[in-house]
Amino acid sequence: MIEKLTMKTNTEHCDARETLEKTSLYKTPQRIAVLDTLISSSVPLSVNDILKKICTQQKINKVTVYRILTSFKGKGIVREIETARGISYYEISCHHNPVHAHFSCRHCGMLVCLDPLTVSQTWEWFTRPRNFTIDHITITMTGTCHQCEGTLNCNSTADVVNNT
Amino acid sequence: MIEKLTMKTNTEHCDARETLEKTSLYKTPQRIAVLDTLISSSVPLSVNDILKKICTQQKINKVTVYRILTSFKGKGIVREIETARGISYYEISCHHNPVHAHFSCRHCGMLVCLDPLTVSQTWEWFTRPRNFTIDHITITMTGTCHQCEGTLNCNSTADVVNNT
DNA sequence: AAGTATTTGCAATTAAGTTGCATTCATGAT
DNA sequence: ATCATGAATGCAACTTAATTGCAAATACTT
Ligand SMILES: [Mn+2]
Ligand SMILES: [Mn+2]
Ligand SMILES: [Zn+2]
Ligand SMILES: [Zn+2]
Repeated sequence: MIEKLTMKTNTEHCDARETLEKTSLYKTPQRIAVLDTLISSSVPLSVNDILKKICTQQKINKVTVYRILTSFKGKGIVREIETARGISYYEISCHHNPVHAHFSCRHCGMLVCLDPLTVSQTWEWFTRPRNFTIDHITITMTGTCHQCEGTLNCNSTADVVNNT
Repeated sequence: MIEKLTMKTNTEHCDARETLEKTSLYKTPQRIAVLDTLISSSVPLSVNDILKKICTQQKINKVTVYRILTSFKGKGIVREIETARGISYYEISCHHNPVHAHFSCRHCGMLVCLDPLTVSQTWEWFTRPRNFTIDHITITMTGTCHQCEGTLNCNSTADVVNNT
């Protein structure tokens, strides 16, 4: 009856070059490097994480990584996870990896993916005392409010939609 | 059968001075001002929001507001809500105001409180297409990981616990 | 009223993320 | 293969939320 919320482990992966072709993004060495880094990572990565991993092999600029991640987000290739420390982490958003919850340590910043929530698991989380030392749960839905919908320039269609 | 997720509206309020006495915090004009501001607000406020509201009546420093909010968080008087724009918002955490989800507009930053989720409402959110333009749902649980629990100095007991 | 621990204010700092602009580069056409 | 062109990159400067150190002010205890 009591289902445990387990940690998520990816087994299958997508191909970086293939993904870039499908989304009609220029196949630059930087984009391939960022995408390969995310694909081969078992945990979501921050911009600094990505920079450190890539810098051992090729030169890449911090701003470029930010811009690449923004374009990937727009195409739905990656998801952004905002943590309690104000740092964004990024993870692949393919059919192998549906939306799920995360646990983030407020001391070391460590971030782990949790398996997608079922209704009964959600129930567990909201009613039962946990044996983990979680002291804060954030559920935030982001989007466009009614007021802004009217004011908005009619050019933004690509950068909205990110629920795999 | 289909329950709608409605907006939360507070009616009852707690007393600022009383709250400070109960939590054995020095009753300074600054603390009273910050607490009064949060108590009388129907929406969560950022540090800048709080500063602007208070500055019309008394002088207060930005750093002081940050430190006051940190102490309030430690005592469980307020909750912090991190938004997709990297700005924290704060709301009263008393028995009149249990933990709930939030909606945040990624364009204007507007933040509204939503009524606490029931199981069927959670089910709605995760399975059904919404008629609101939400493009991102963040669920993050923050706390202390197993590794850090060991490394942690045995002095921090006050600043953990924040689930009303 | 005096002593003391706490809090406040100010200035300087940190760090994530953004912007403008010149240079380089990937792609498709010749 | 070469060229033209729009797109991507790199660099420097900037923005802004949040933090830190320290001296001055202040709330509480006796
Ligand atoms: Mn994840
Ligand atoms: Mn709220
Ligand atoms: Zn940790
Ligand atoms: Zn808005």
